[in-house]
Amino acid sequence: MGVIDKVAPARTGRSKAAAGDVRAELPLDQIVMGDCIAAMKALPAKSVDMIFADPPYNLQLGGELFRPDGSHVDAVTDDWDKFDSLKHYDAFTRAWLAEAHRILKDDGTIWVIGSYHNIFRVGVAVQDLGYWILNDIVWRKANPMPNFRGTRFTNAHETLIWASKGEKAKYTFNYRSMKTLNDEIQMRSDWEFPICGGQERLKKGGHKVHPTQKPEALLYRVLLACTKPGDVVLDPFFGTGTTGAVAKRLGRHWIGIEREPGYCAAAIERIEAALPLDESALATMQSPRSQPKVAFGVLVENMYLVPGAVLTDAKRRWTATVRADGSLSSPCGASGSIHKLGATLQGAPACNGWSFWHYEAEGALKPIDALRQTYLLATQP
Amino acid sequence: MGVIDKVAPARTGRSKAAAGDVRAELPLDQIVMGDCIAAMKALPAKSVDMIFADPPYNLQLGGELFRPDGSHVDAVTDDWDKFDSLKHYDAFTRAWLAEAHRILKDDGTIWVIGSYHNIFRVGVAVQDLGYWILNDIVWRKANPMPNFRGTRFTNAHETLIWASKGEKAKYTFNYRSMKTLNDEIQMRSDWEFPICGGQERLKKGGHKVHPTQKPEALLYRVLLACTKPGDVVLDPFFGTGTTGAVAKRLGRHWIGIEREPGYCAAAIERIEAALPLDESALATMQSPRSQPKVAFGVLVENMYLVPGAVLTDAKRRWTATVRADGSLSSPCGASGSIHKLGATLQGAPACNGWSFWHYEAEGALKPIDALRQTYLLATQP
DNA sequence: GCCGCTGATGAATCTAACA
DNA sequence: CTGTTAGATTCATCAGCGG
Repeated sequence: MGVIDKVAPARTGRSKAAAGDVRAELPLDQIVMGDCIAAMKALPAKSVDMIFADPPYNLQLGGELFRPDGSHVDAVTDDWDKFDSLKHYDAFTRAWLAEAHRILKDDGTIWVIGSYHNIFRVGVAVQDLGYWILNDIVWRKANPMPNFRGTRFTNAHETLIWASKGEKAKYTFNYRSMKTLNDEIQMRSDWEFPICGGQERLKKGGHKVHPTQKPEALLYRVLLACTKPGDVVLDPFFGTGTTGAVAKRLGRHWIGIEREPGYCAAAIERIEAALPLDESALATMQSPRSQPKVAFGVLVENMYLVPGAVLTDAKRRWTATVRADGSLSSPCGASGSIHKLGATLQGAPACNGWSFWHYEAEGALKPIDALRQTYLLATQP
Repeated sequence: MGVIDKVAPARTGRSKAAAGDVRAELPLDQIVMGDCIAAMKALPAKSVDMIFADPPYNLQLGGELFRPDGSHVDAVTDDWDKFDSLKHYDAFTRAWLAEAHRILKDDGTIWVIGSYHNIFRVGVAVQDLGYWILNDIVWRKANPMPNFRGTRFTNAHETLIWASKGEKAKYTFNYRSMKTLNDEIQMRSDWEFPICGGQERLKKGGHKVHPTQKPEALLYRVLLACTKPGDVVLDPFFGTGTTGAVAKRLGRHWIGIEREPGYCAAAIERIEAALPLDESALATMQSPRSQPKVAFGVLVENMYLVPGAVLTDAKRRWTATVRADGSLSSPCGASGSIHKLGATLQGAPACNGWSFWHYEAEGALKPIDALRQTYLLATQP
């Protein structure tokens, strides 16, 4: 881990790099010190699994302006008006978002956080560049700064945009982990966290090191939701390295880009002190989608259910008989797979046979999915 | 009150209309039936105090969607929500927002509601047209529709933009009213309301009249915050007249623009039936501060418990290890949420994990509920 | 009348693997 | 490329009904 000035330029002459090759070119677990867009240009295409970005949005607040390359503009001498500054902020936003699109793997996703000052411009750029928005997420601040002058509503939230590379693109979403994290209820699009303070807030000489340090809890949820252990996360506006610290804790690789040497130094010190969780703690609830599939017929072959056994739905409205090949037949003459027959009998477009069909055990009805779980426990190492 | 087809064209030849003159040209407490932009063009400049707009969201839905129980989701498939492209949507948005800017008094404000499908495009148009954003407001839905396929976060909120006519423009904000409405705490930028249902939801022949009817409580807060009695509120996408009904109850004048005759008829009937709120009804609209819920995962995210920590029941019969997503894993191989694993290990149908699981502190066992209480004390005002 | 159970429903960009 | 099949997936609220 460390700070580097420049990424080794990508070798040329390759018709198509293998995935391993691309990864070898990445400055894993390092900070690239320098201009955000220039540093991004040096990274290989389709190489990172997620990008988390907390771009500057102090434009118009302190009268600060940025050129498309992110460099600072002296507003007094340049005499720009508000519309010039919006235009240039848009150009800057599109430039780094376009590089991000190139660097992302096809099944990667991007997260961008902002406030009403900039998030609308970011959102339009995201859509115009072909990304496909999956959710907008609201970070509700448990303890926001009040509006001291009583002129507006307390500005008590920030907005995050989560997007895939395109409408049809695949992406990682650890649905079960999110549901578990939220006491077995689907995770919603509004998240409550305290603002970053206390021990977590980096300070030097009694002053905060970075004006907009994000809470680690926020990054924890983002990374847990949309990456897998070992994935690579890029943060092009690294600041004091919240993304890196959480990534290290969660067993993910990180790459930071940051212009200010002072922030880089604080980030390095902080990430070195972060302790990775051990492997058993990193295990998370798996979606049935990622578990090995068990065909219903396998349960019949292994005598978990005998051909001729009678199944019923939970309310005993229908019955069906198990046949030797793992299909079901109904007294009405219909037959098919557990899913198809369930759908046919209900007149529904689809049906999950595993939860629809039940068998009788000890006087109670149990879904046949319980048999599948028993089978999995008995056969999986 | 009634429906009219056309606004009388504004008289010309006046160098400058007095405020009273302009108001005389307004179709107060009436619905203008027709195209939104054409109808707006017929309204005089600088004549209304507030505009509330609920434009089409341009949802771009794919195929049919079914719930896990097989029932069909009645989605928004109306023609009025379909646009050829984002470019067309942007042109439409800029056209009506530009007219709105002309119609607004210099000290008036505009509110626009949307979702992530359209709100970023609306926000950019608002900024580009010279409006000055004062807040973005999040409507947190108490009872949103779940994500039935488990592919994203539950889309549980919508966003409103509140803007004045320009950076230096004056505007009305009833700070005291908002603070009173919120138990003497500054009103925040995130508001919780249930979606519109029950008796309030307009129905005809058992079916909803409008697919996206907004809750009156939402409009109530908007109008109470930013208008004074007697002010004029324009709603260019009137639908079934929620804005009109609430304006009438609060003693504000309203103007609606709506293209569909069916919606106009329903709105007229509804607004005629609207009565000023009595005190008890008012009380129900002031949402009491709800008891905050804390998920176990939140304690993990915020490091009240570290992944890898070992929990036990009060009699130390079972142990479990905390994992990164807030699930627990038992040495026997079972895993799940704090509630589920507690139930599994005891062979019970259910279990309150908060009182069942304990952690060791200062040599004694304490229920993890103690950590939850600590967290609540630290984060609640 | 109250309690509990059942069914319906809401602005939704809602699958993945294989033949 | 298309078509088919397996199989994964829901929370809060309200109306209606029966005990």
